[in-house]
Amino acid sequence: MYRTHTCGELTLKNQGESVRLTGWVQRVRNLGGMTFIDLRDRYGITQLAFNEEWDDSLMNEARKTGREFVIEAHGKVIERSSKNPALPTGEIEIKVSSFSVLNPSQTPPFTIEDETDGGEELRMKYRYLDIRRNPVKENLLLRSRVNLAVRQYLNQSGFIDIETPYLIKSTPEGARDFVVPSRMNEGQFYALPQSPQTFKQLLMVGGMDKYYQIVKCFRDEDLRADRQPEFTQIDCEMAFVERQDVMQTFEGMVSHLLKEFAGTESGSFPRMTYDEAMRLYGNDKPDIRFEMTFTELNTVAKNGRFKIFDEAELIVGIKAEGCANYSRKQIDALTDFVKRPQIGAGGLVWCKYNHDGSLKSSVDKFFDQEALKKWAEEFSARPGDLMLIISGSAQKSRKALSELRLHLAEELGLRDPKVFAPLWVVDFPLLEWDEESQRWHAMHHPFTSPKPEDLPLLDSEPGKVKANAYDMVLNGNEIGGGSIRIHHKELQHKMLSILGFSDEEARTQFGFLMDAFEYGAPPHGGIAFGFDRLVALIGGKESIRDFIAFPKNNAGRDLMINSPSAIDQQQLDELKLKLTI
RNA sequence: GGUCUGGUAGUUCAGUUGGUUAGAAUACAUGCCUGUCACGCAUGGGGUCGCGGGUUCGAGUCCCGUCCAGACCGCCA
Repeated sequence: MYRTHTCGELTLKNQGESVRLTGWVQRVRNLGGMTFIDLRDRYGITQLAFNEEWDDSLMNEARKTGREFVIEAHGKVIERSSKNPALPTGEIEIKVSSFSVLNPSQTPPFTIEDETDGGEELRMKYRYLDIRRNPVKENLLLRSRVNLAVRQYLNQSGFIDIETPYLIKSTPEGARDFVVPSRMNEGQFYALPQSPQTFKQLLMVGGMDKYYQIVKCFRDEDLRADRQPEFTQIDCEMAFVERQDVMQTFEGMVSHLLKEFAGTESGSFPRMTYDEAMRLYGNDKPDIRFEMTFTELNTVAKNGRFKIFDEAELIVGIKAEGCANYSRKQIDALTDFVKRPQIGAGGLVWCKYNHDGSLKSSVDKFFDQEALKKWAEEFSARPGDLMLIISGSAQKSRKALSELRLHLAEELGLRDPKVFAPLWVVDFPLLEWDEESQRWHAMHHPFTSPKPEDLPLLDSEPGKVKANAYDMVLNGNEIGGGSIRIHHKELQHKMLSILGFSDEEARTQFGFLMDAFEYGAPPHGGIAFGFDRLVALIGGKESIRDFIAFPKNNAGRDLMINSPSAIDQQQLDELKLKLTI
């Protein structure tokens, strides 16, 4: 036994006890006649005290230790003569009688402190040092606790954890697959799963009527701050359920997590249709921590004089309450924001409702007070409010305004990471038309069932068919999504054919699933949550990287182990692979 | 595939209009200091200004290319 206690647990109650501690040297304070060492492990910090009157040579040894040395110290717990109320262990210290260096350390490339001086790249390269820091350590602890709570909740609800394979088959639908060459099957490849979707459906056919798995998924697409090529899902599926049942179960789970880890009583989650979300927020994952919903002005803002509005498919705006005092400079900044190529709005029309009741807009040339008054009525604006309006094609205008809404809310401090506003978005379109490939795409995935009442439309107007699907949205992030699945062979086949699969392709790629549907497949549905993102949100952050022990950078590289990397010729030969670069 | 930002001491950064020996903080080393806890004080070492090319009497600074990192758009059923 190296240690009798951790560095976070000793208090005055332990006074007089002889203890053995291990940990890393956080800092050495050499005061001349005495020396203190802050000894750190994952539980906390305990001060080691050395005094020349107690043992001169031991003190001089202690001074030679540097940052991040791993040491073991033996001594007696004593009350401090000057206490530190900032530390849980601040009332005591260890009067060291012997200690040894278990392993010295180089000076770390960045400081191992809460507010480190290390940049992102350096922290990733030395991730094992970064993990010693409290903020990262706390995130990983939170992740572990949330993981456990999810398992306990689902276990209590009768779900069982079943592992599905990681080496599966590549399919063209959806994201790009990571592929793995098979040595024993020359010229053939496995794919890593983008999700265990078909396997969990087959588990339903297998009678395992409540399944879950906290599982790695893989997608070979470009990264973002909140997107990693390998990520973790809470993947769930239930048999003999309707939409309502799945939503209830998992609303319960997320409520439980928000209560347990964020102290938030969420009540029953609001539900919004996709159409509503798009109309009111321009976004299928609205942040409803604040209002600022869209107002459409088509009926009041087309007057035959202002060409841009007259020709627009949609004129839509938001009202920033109490922002009529925005300066020209501030409004220009908002205009620049929406005109950035990433957002692509042509411009921004503004209208201030002044405190004296007058209205001042950027389009005064075309609209008189009376007309602007009508706008204000549409917005339900009051004196002091600022109206911001975008026009153009419906889709682009909504998207641009949605970005502006979030940007403005950020600026106004309306996006408090400690406030949690979950909701369901339902009734997504089943299909969306892809201009590029000139075919229908499954908005969710090809196994999502249409809403039963829309089935007749499937042949005549596929674009109008709604999916029996649901997304859970938290603070402007999609944290989970699922659907009731297709469980009849005929419907599945039809769906694949609408998506452009030939009979042959459908059979080769999804024959196993459709075969299974012929052997008594129960009605079923499920949901999958992005675990990394969920934990990050609960932890109050947007970026998921600090909630993953060893994340990849924005080029998909692991800077610590420096992967991916080339493989040697022998490996290539075994796999019968020939590089063309 | 595209847009933008950045790369200067171990680290985080400053560096004016192109002009003498490239600075600060922190870290590190040495010395002093008996109650510190971001201890304090003094002294010191530490630079291929990402890399390559160009313009110029002269480039950390301007131009071109390239590499690396970050953010975003496309992409992510």
